[in-house]
Amino acid sequence: MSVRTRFAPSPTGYLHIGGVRTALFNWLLARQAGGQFILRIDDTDAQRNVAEALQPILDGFRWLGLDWDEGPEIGGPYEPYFQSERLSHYQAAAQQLLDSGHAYRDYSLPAEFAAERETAEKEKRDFVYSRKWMAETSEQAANFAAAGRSFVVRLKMPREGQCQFHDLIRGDVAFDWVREPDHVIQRGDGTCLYHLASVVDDHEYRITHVVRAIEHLSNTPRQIFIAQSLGYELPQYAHIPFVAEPGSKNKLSKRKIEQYLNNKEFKRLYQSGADIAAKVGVIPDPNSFNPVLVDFYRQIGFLPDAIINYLLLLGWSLDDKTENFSREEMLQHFSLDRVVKSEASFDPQKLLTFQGRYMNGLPLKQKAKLCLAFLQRAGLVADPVPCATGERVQQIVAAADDRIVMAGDILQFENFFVPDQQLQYEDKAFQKRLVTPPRAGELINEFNLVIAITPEFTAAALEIELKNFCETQGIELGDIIHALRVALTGSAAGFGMFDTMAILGRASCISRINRALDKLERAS
RNA sequence: GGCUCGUUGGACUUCUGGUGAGGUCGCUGGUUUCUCAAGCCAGACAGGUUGGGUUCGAAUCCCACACGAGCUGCCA
Repeated sequence: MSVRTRFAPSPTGYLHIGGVRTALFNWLLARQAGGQFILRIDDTDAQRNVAEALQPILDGFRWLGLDWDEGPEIGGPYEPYFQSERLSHYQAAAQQLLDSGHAYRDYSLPAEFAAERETAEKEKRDFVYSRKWMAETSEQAANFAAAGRSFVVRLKMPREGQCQFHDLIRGDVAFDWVREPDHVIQRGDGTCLYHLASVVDDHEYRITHVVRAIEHLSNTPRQIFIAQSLGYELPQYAHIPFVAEPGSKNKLSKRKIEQYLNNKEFKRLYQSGADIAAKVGVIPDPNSFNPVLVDFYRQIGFLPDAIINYLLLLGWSLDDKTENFSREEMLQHFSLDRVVKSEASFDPQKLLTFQGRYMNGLPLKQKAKLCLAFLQRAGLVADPVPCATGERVQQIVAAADDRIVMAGDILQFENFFVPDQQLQYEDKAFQKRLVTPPRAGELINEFNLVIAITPEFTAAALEIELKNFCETQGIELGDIIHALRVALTGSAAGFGMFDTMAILGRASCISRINRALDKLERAS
């Protein structure tokens, strides 16, 4: 039998990084066995517009390259794949459980049921429901109904023995049945709840491996009870640890972003994203612009492969040293028995490291193409791209080298794309490199005369020119080069000066130096 | 409170009971360079600062304790 796995997102509009890792493990397991990976939409509780809230999730999966064989937009042999459209299946299952005596109609009022539970809690004993309002015969039901009560369907859970099962990651686990309450599987209005729906769907979709986060481990006994009562064959279970917050073992949560921003590395990641967003002119949506969510990374120019590789290693390893895995290698080596049992903290810095590795492993053309998209979004490059501009972007990307970690980082070099007269100078840099040094203005002015007539305007030729210039002036390279950098780029930091000059070209260099000299004059 | 799971340097991890526990990220220092990155070299930092047991020998196996997390819904 082929391996069939699933991931079941709720249509919330956002794809959580922890969810992606769970999906990844499912995807790998199916793909490496030549099986199927299924996307099921858990929208039993959804009031909102599902289509709208689902789109970002599907987009996220596509962007990450986690393709699904059955599910939304592509259908499949066991349609539909939306739980909201499968109510009749669940109701039939609930009826079957009722008929076989594995479930009962419960006519208690929510307050009555809660009161029993609270009493038990107060007396510090396990809560075992009295089943006082249980109706097993139609007369009992009629009596309760006559009293104006309505019912929900509850599981009639065993009260003896243990639920034992084997988990592919945790090994053998056991729960006492008596501590499993009589869970509700169907509401008064006839709609059904998650546990019933999930079990029915997993069966009807022929799911062979249920791989999901550890928080579902304690839900497993009730699901096993449902499955066995319905005569289903059990899938294999594998409960993977959740992804924890940076620097803690708490579950990573999208809502705690404010708190995470106190973490230095998380903040750094967020800030680099925010800077890019600002330059692209996007006001970040606080709901989705969040490093806990995949969309954040898409917006600022991460590579899907980097994210996937990072997430793979969050809870799984091949050996003591291998870190970089292509998709093929992942598929070849992944196995559930090397998934760790303890939770792993999300480390923004390490994710950034993977991103840098992947970005700089890219051929120049591809890297430049990714960067170009950001320049266009920032309105710095026209669409269609003029040929010369494309060249220039490539030159800049090459010169910037690994200073570009995510594609949006190209915007740190935006000054190469603004007209000379609109170049912005960083005040501090201007002060330190042009105003304060006594000869700065004089030197760049002199050098400006040199570059006006230098025959060859290439990085190599300019290096010789400038070094000669320093010699005749009796100065060190450092005495002029910083002033030059600020004059030409407005910034104190950047890539090599000779590349910078060559990329800007003679005319720009001259006019930018003149502009800096004007500003310098006005400043004094 | 109960149940379940977990516990190695700041983080991710490796370690059929057997030399000073290995790798990656980060950190510190040095070095290179026109700045910033990157690079190179070196360094600090670990087995729950718990108690007991098994053993010639324990991070590894067992028990206890401590700590952490998840679950304990007419949420998923």
